[in-house]
Amino acid sequence: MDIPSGVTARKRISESTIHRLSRYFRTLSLLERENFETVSSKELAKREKLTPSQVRKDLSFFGSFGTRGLGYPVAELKAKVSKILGIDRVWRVALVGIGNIGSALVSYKEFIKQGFHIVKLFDNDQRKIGSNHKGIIVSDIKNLRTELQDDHIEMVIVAVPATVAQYIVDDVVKAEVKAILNFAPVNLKVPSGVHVRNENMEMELEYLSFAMVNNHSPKGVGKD
Amino acid sequence: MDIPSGVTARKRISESTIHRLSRYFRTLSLLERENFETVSSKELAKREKLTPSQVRKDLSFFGSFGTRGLGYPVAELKAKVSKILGIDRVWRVALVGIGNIGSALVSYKEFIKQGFHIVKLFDNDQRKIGSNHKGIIVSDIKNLRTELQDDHIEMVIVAVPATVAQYIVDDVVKAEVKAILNFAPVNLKVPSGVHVRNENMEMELEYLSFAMVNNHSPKGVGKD
DNA sequence: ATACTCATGTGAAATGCTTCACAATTTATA
DNA sequence: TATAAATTGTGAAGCATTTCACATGAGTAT
Repeated sequence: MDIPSGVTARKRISESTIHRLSRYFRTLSLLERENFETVSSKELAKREKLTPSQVRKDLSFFGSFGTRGLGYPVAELKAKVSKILGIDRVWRVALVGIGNIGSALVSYKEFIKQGFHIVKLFDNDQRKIGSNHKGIIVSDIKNLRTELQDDHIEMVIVAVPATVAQYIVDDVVKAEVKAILNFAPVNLKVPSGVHVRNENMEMELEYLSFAMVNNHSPKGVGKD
Repeated sequence: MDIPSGVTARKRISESTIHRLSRYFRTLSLLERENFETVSSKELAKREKLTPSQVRKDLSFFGSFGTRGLGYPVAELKAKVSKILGIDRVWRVALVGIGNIGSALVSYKEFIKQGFHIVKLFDNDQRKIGSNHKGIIVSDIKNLRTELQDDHIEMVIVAVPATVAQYIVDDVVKAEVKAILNFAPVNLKVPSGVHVRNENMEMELEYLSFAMVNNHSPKGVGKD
């Protein structure tokens, strides 16, 4: 088959597949540090609590990266996965809202590690505007649109209160930014073509709560 | 059918259904504040970008809460959903690791709103131990196990570096805590019966990145 | 060489999830 | 009271995702 990693592929890759690729990427980085030359779908599956066939199927959507009898070359596969995910480059990210969550995200190591560079900060609080966070001066949110454009920002993280999130996002959209990661607990409206993902931390606590109350055990992990 | 909310129900509720219940809960709270008496599956679906049948099917797993011709009574449905999710009560939560993320979570409003009360904090840093965060004195992580037990903690949020997360979790497990929300970028090992959910913030950025690079548009939203 | 083992890649089968379509029930209206 | 409109609850159909199973190829040992 041999699909040029994620460009021509037109078979609707599912959201879960993409999420699993993220997980593979992290595990491959780890395996690389542990000096593994190759890794089998079995080993990868074990580490991620998946089935080996799932791993193979996921990867096979994008090409054929392994060697029969041997497995996948770790470094190479990692490079391929990072290319598929589009993280084989740097993304210029702006963060709006320097509150509790926002401040935490500025120094969040995993973002940088994967090429997400927060290069602009915005807030509406006069006490914060002009202050320095990890080397970045906080801008006035009034200039959001123009500064996003002037600085060629490609992604925006929204970490403002629910009440103002939509206004912010309207501006972000006007600045032609096509990707938004939203931490505010609201459903944002954006025109088609703009991607929004919501980070909803209480959801996972709720899942735990549900699981406890209902004795809900995770799906049994099979063999191959 | 009439299943006594989530106790006898044995039909394997999918993870997505639970996550959607979380979303319904949030929207129902909003509708309540907007003084809606009732809401139709159509309206709920519109707000969540789902199909009305999806909404009805999700709810019908747990009983029959609506009235034909009218819709669902908002307040009542909200109460039912919160019971299903197990958030019609207070959960005693401990937070381990008062770093960037940890500090942000201590004051995270959405947790409290939904009954997740962070009542204990732990860290290993002498400068932090004994200090006061939002009225809670930070405990020494050395006493993790005993204090979790003495204080009847039911859930633990892990916000420590990847390198130490597993050690923390081993202790948490010894303290008989059955629910863990993990922010550390590692796959934790726990015995069966212990629930772990991972909060993986870079995953959503990666999804955005993938979507941008591949022109991946969200699945078309249908009507009913 | 030959046989044996390991492990990928992939159609086909199995399973799971979502949407359809409609009977049933309620409210509103004349 | 009859008719029309709204909307639920749910089997069945339609799709999507996961798992199975096996042909195929690579490495290893004798």
